[in-house]
Amino acid sequence: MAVMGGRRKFRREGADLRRSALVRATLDMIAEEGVRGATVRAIARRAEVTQGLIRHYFSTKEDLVLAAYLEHMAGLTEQTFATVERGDNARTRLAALVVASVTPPVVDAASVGLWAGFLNHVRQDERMREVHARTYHEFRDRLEALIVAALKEAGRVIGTGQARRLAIACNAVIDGLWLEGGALPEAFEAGELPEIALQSVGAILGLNLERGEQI
Amino acid sequence: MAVMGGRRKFRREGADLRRSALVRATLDMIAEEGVRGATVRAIARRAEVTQGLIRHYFSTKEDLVLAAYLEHMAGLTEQTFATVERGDNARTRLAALVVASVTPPVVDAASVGLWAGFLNHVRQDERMREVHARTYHEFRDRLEALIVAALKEAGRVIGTGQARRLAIACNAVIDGLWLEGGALPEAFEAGELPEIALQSVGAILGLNLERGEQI
DNA sequence: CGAGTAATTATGCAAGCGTATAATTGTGGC
DNA sequence: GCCACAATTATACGCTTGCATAATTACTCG
Repeated sequence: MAVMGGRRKFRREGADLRRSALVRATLDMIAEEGVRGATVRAIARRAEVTQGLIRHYFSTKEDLVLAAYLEHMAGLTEQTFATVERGDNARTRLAALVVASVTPPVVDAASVGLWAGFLNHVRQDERMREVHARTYHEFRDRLEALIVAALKEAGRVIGTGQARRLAIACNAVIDGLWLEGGALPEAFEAGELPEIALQSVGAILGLNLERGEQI
Repeated sequence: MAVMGGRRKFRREGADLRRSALVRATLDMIAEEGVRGATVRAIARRAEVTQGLIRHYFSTKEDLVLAAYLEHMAGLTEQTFATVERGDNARTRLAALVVASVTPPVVDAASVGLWAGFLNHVRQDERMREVHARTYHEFRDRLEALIVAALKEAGRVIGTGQARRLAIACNAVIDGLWLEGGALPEAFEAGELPEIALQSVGAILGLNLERGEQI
């Protein structure tokens, strides 16, 4: 007579599918329970898989976390730039980028929590530090290009040093608002963040980014 | 004959002294080893004390972490506003605040790491959330008062809504630069951050905060 | 349709975690 | 001086953690 409660049934998923499912489960766990709650066992449970399987795809937990970090940062950048393609001129595209950066789903408590949770790992893992720096510079460079284009459109040409400083400044406003909007949502009224972001970036650049004519 | 390696000698410190020593050890551990490395045992070792003592002063680890968070945030605000008192007019004091916010020791990898490490706890502990909100608003309110005063000095009077928006914006620039300067120090040249901060905040407010005459 | 094999589960281990509690010891008041 | 008591150490318990390894099973290819 067969023993009751046999070995659990499973399906073989493609390697890529399983890998990304595990990464997604990791992000969900960190977002919901914090880094502390994102144990190997909890991640496996969330992915509806036994914990041994994680070891089959990632030789160590740190590897899994690194993969998750990469995924999250790439997604963040992509989400932010998604709406930018639309827009007939540089000024409009810049405004769209600014608004997207301080609006859900980019601004989101879980997303900010995720970012903060990773920061400590970033400081201790060389590979993660590299991803961090790359993501930051990639965003800033694209922002800088957009700024230069928008200014040129307005008939103003600036040097590379000035462009760099403006990009750093605008990036800081955006990051600051993103952070605070995500970490302290109740401190802001609806629609307040985009408005402030457009006004501030506009003031820094000397451009009117809000609806209406250019200055 | 006495047994070798008897019970370890100790000194009785005052309660306040020990408490703050434990809090300091906690902050040091989180800063150096990340939240993960800040175990009760590691904290006790760092404070040159056995782990049981921690329980004597803090009934749970979460209590200790909360106390450490309070201490850190209070210290951050205090450090930032320390240099502001000097300065003969509001414009100068505002400029001093801006510079202090993006200069060591306020801008510091460990400090930012600490802040990020706490953020996840903040999201799950009601008491920490309260401290977080209070610290943020306290800083922003003082900044807002300084902004209003500096503008008034320049002969401009603004409404409360406008003051609020300007404070949020300036706070965002400062926070953004603080964060990036601490998390990615090598991405910025020496003295670059204060310069950018002054220019940006000045642009947002329509004030010249750098050395020289007002606009 | 029947191996072979990679994917998956199951089980176990040693270390570290936070917490509890009992045993000691330094110290201020009488 | 010594006594009472709080401060401190010592030890241990039950859980959880990440990681390892062996046993099984679902697919693939001939």
